[in-house]
Amino acid sequence: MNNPNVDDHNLLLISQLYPNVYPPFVPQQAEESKPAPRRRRRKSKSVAVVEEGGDGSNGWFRKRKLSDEQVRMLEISFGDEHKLESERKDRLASELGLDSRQVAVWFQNRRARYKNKRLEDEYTKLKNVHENVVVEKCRLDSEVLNLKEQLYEAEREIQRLAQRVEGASSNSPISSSVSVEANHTTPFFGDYQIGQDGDCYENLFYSPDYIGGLEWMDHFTS
DNA sequence: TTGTGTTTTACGACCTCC
DNA sequence: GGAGGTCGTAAAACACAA
Repeated sequence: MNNPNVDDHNLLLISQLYPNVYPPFVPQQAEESKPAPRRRRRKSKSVAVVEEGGDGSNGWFRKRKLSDEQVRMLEISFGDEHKLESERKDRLASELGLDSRQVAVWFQNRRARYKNKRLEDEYTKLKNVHENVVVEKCRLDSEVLNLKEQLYEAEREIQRLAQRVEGASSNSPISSSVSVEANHTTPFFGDYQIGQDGDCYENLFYSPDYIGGLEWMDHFTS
């Protein structure tokens, strides 16, 4: 449970009363001066439990959390500067009643957390940008589809009109000139290829319907 | 209470810089 | 070569659901 650790207070007190309480653990590391396996670490405890009420002389010191106040001070210091020069490290250590090694380790871990947080934020930002791009792509895709549809309708309308013109001209004395012109002018849409979607020119000017005279013009503008 | 996931403290290996 | 950095990980401490 979240018992505002009596234990922690004891340990803090101990650590302040015995500022060099950590060095005794160093010999354990000295043991490892024998050729160590590369990149693999020991499983032994570097710190162990201190018996409550004990003087720490025969007990192991367990790993303990730093007090809120210690963490607060360290955070302030980290806020000023993420790197830790030895002078500042020693000053902080003595101010907080910690071993300078602890201060160094705390800063190492704090930098790692900071880096992770930054990466996480960056990831979130990029993810949002990506999502927006995907949405915009969908919108553009549907716009393209819509425009294609309109284009197709326009083609069909042109075809219908052309067929009517053809029908009218075949029954009129001026028909030949109109149809010849219709057959030789460039496509209405310039570069656009009429019939590219499967339509063809074969029936372009064929119309079963007949609209007499220039009535088709009214039809076109209505 | 216990199992499990997360956070915090600590360290070894390795790298870089002066 | 030593100091101090990163990286990866162990293990204690903690939070919380079942």
